[in-house]
Amino acid sequence: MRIGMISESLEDYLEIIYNLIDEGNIARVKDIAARKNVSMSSVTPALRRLAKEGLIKYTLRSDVELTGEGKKLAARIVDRHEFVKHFLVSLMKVPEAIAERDACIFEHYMSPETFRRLVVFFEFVDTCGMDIRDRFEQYRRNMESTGASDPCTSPDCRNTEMGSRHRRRWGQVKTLLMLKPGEKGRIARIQAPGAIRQRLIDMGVLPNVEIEMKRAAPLGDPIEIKLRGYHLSLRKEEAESIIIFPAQIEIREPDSGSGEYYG
Amino acid sequence: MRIGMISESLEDYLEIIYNLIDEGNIARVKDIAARKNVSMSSVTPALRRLAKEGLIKYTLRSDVELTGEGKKLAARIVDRHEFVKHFLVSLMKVPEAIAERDACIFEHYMSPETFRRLVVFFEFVDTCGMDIRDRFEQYRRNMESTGASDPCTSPDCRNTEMGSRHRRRWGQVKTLLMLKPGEKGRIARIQAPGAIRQRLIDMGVLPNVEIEMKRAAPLGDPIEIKLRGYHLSLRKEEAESIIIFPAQIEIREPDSGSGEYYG
DNA sequence: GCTTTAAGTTAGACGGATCTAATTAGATGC
DNA sequence: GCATCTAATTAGATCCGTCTAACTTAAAGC
Ligand SMILES: [Mn+2]
Ligand SMILES: [Mn+2]
Ligand SMILES: [Mn+2]
Ligand SMILES: [Mn+2]
Repeated sequence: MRIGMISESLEDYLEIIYNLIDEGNIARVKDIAARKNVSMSSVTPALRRLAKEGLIKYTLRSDVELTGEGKKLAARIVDRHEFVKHFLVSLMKVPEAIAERDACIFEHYMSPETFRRLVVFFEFVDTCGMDIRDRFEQYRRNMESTGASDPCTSPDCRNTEMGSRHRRRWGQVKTLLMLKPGEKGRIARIQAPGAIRQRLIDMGVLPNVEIEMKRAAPLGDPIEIKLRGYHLSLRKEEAESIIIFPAQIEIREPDSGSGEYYG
Repeated sequence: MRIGMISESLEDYLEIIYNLIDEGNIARVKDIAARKNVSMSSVTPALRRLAKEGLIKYTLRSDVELTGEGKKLAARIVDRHEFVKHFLVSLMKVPEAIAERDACIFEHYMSPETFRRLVVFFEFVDTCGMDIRDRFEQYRRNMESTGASDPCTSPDCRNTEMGSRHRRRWGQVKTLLMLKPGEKGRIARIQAPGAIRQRLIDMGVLPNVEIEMKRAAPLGDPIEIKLRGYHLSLRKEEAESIIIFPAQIEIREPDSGSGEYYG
């Protein structure tokens, strides 16, 4: 349990009581039980614990009231719940039901520092004038339709073998266009749809292949690269759609070399 | 506990075992206990539970090994831990130690959907060519130095009274510049430093004040607004730095009207 | 090979959070 | 005013995760 605080479970009870009252109902054991999906006989001891912490006023068989302290804590939890949910739904486009679940857990554990920064970031996104929401949505859709099936790039990739190169590295991501002449990288994904994507694949631009930036023409177009020993010329948009794995972190040799890997 | 999965505590044991082995050590009870900050006698039953789940190979008094299943689950947790931490540190600028703590909790609870989207968003930030990292950092710094003390805007504001207008609403945030002629809003913060900030404050542009956009000149500058009954003319940059509370959500009347509020 | 010591386990306890089954208190009906 | 019904509580159990204290094992010293 979080030191100096009440447990996640108790916080949820408090949140439910707050919401019930806020909605104009009275907070009865039965309704609390229903919302938390527990039996009534679990609610009674929970109320006792909350009362012991001075967060509610509880007398046997009468409806529950929040104390000043209780209101404050409950409001704080609800506040976080609503923010996180809104963040996930409106910006990250997480499905509502899932965002609801995630929010109702993060609300208990997120540090004030992280919370504050997410709030500021959220505000930044809307006020910086860069249209981040729409641009991201476009990127995401594109990614879902093109890159979702790439092995080891999907977040649910599990072919992580210990000591091998199979764990992902989370350094800053780059596009091929960002590499300096002479700089090398390993391809993570191609973030481009349809014809461009196909053309690149035909030229051998595939995940896990090593690629080297040779030079860019004065205006940044075309770009000369080296790949599997060949030299190729790419247009700027093409280079921009090739995502490179972050390479800052040293990769250790796998105990038993197994050919294909990434990292 | 998360349905069909092991508890947070067990996942942490698994993660610790993984890390110990990954670092070239052997996973001994003593070291596991030290990392998890529990007594050795707490580790033994935990190992038994992990063994029962088929995640480790455990024989009394000999060092612990991960099974294939165990490695996969552990790597998944470590993967998430590292991503979340990196996200918080490198983008949100959460202090390392705090990000570490947050990450080591979210790793257990974040839904795959949320995780996947955060990963994509992280990639988007670096590859969209909009320089989001630097711009956000500038915004954040600015906010910390100017707006951090605004009551009720700071995430740790607790003067949330139930049934009153004191809970924050998390709709999309706007700047004054984004309001259409005739549209009203309530000021949340001034996101501007130094002289500009002072000038606005002197004119009565303060948090919680209602403000109305009257009209903008053809090129967006100057802008005419109404505030406390006065008409004022602002420059574009000034209007851009005035953050307006989201107003989409209906606010209910407080039971006992108390003058100052926001929402 | 005996002794010492460190590592690991077991025994026994506790608090939190849940359950089912049994009981009690109040409100409702008539 | 008593019978009935529903809401709430209590009793008693279980599992998890932790603790301290006592014990056992095995390695290290000599
Ligand atoms: Mn919750
Ligand atoms: Mn919640
Ligand atoms: Mn953890
Ligand atoms: Mn962790």
